[in-house]
Amino acid sequence: MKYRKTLIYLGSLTDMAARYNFRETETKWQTAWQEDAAFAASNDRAQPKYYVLEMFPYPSGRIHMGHVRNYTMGDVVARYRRAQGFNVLHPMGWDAFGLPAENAAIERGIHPADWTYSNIATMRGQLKMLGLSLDWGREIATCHPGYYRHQQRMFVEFLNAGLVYRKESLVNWDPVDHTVLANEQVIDGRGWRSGALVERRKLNQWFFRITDYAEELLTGLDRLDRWPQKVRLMQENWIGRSEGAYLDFPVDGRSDAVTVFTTRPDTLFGASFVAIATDHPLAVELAAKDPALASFVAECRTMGTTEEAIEKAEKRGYHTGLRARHPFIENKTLPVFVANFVLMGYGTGAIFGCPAHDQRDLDFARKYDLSVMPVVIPVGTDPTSFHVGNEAYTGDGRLHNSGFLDGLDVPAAKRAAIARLEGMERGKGAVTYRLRDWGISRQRYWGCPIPIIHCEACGVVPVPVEQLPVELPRDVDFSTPGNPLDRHPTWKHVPCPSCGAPAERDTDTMDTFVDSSWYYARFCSARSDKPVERDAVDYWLPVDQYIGGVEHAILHLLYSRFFARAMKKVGHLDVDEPFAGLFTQGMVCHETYKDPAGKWLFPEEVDKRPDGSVVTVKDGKPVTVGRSESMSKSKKNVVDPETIIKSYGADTARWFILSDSPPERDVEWTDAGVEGAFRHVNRAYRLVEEAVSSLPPPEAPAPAFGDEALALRRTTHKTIAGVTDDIERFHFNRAVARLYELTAALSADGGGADMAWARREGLETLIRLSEPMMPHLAEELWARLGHTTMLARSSWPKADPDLVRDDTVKVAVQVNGKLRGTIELPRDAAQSDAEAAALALAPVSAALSGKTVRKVVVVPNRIVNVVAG
RNA sequence: GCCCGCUUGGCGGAAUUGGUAGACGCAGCGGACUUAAAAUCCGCAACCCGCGAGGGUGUCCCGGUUCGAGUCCGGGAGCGGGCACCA
Repeated sequence: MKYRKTLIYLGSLTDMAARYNFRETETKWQTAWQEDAAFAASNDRAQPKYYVLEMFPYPSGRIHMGHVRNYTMGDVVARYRRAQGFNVLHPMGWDAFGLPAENAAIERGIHPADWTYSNIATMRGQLKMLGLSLDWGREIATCHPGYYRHQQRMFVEFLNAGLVYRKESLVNWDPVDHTVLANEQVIDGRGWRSGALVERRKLNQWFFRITDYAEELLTGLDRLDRWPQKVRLMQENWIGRSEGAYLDFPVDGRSDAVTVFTTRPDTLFGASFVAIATDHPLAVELAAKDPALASFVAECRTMGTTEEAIEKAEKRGYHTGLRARHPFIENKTLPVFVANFVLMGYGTGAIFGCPAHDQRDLDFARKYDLSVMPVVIPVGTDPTSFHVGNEAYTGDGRLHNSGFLDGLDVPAAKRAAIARLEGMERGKGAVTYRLRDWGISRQRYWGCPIPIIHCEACGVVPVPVEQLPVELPRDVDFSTPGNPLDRHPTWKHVPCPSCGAPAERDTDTMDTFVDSSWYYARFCSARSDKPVERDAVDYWLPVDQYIGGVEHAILHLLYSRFFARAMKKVGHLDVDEPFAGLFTQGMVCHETYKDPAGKWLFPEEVDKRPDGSVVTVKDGKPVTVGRSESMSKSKKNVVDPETIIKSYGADTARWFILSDSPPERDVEWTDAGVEGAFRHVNRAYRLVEEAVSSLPPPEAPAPAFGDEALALRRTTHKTIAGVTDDIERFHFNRAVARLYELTAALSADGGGADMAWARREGLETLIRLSEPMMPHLAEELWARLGHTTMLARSSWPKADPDLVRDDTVKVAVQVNGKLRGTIELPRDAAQSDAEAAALALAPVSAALSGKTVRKVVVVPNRIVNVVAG
């Protein structure tokens, strides 16, 4: 119903021959590009390269508008750089492993591989309809053994290089589905599918030592000057560096000490307790002998892990009865608590509490009636009158009641405290990070098998490289919950590569983030029998422009940055930063619709009547229009790209998605906007069709130009300069606006030979500059203007500086900052001339009547401001 | 709670980075073409007062710097994003 108007319009044409037939034309040029291999990256390493990459899609079934936006922007960059003479690499692939394929298998009985490859076929076809200038010869799918075998090889190489290790760690275990859940799959403490209460279970898991690179990943951010500041900040916060110290609290009656981490060693004299996490080794040991502590620990564990639960959770502790000795104060001991707010995963899982200067410690101290002694006094405050109520003081100040630290400011006190601790061998300055090592084991089928064999005699044995890939077995059974690889009758049983005795494969697969952490490198030599060819990656990497959604600002981009360094360590490449430039695009949004029963409706299920009312197409019931939100299947506010392409053509879809909204911001998809873009496509076509017979041939010598022709040429060359600059700066919406203006300027007809020449120049420029956005129409019109070389292989125009700068300028004239008129002056006119011309303006003298001119500010070619009073 | 971003006509957004606010598009209005409609083309259009010439106001709010502020500074409001018992 939605595209009724257009379809009828197209169907009822009598002058079809003169009308732009986008269907035929788009197919024609897509075929021509393919036959010409116009977008295959060259192997000529002497040429300057440009690597444009968009985040590759997950093959979920069909492409959505987010893909259209992402890949259109990448294509604009690719086509623009190609026209500038760069050897462009612009590849496409599929992030093809992942849970949805297994869910399809469970729900619909389709094998994950079949489901995935069929989706890839559909989506590849859809992407091809968009006319993207991709080098399809380098297509990869991460679920293909030809890809993941290299990933397995690198896993082994990383293992040998000490970048991979195995340890027991806690996971979210769904006892009904017999599976491990990601944190996002735990909703209110229950499994998202089964609804069962999730247990914390210890499993042996593989980890990548990303924390080895914490400092480098942090400092490296400073050099990523073509990344959005926002993303760099998010990564910085995620890595979460903090400087402080480790220090030991010997425990009375025990031989070992509790080691704590603190960022505030300066506040040690204000310490009033020591607290350890519920899963701290000491707590575990004590709980084994103390049932009350054991039940306290158990109680803490049942507490939700949601943000809200944490927010509301009260600080609770269990007094162990142990006393820890203060490092600086002779004979002073502190009570040792097991506390619910201390995390085993950060620092050492133990803290000392200084209630006066830490809010959590203060809350805890108030509850358990511990002493609160301020030791940092704000400058200018009398120490005797400074008290801490219910708000801890975390600001700067002078140390007080702190022995050898007294009188120092906070930074100096930190240094002094650490120096003393180190001197006593009771502690040591240290840096910790929030970043944890990357656990990659997943108890799933549809992922890259971890190439490890567990042998009773030899232990953990990597699969020898010549035996890779460890392929996924095809005959798997999804009828019972859990990991099909683990249940498979034969797959995991193999002889140990080192002793030959019966052994078992690791039945875990890798986190799918591993797959996407190096695909950019694989594209450089996509068919190599090694993970990468060194000369190829040395030439192509880093990616010059990476484009994708901001939702990957942290994990994917951080993991990729780590992976590049890991690959460098084992000799596969020589860059640290895989993505030199990053652009994060906004989302595609659409209004939402609900019927009277409150059920979501697809846009094509609603009809907008001329009177402004909105009703259901089916039975005319009133529809509630909701605010525009990111397109999502659950709210049905989606528009299918294929429908749009079939109704309006790919060029219209591409043009529309680039116009109006700046690329980094969300764009609102509207039918009216699409129709506006469609109008433009047809107008451009008509413009050229109507003009072509009156134009001089291509490359005709330039005649002498009259004023009118010169003015048109100025517009043309200003557009070249403007659009070039806009594309460079990712201001595609402004580039589109400028092309609209040029189109309007070219609409006037008449004039002599000079106008005809200028019009050809203008039309060719319009076509040339529009090609990145609407390549099919541009190729078509280029050919109609008599060119025999493909536009895709022709170069970007250069603006003539003499035509970009005007001879005369319009200068605004203000009196006391208020606009009173404008004057036309020769460019770079003398200041005195500008001043005289300004003062001669009638509105200026009117505004000046009864006032004395105090001074005249002249900004050449811009403004004259007469200051009077 | 901490960190970051944004706020401009009816709507999406421009504004050469301190120099004529509102380019361009959408929606709207008026006109041309048409028997009529669609399509197309031309024009109008921030708001208020005024028949008009014109005048006044205006970029979330308050204040400041400046000859001049959407743009810089200080304070505040609203919306959005990231992180979060991180010691």
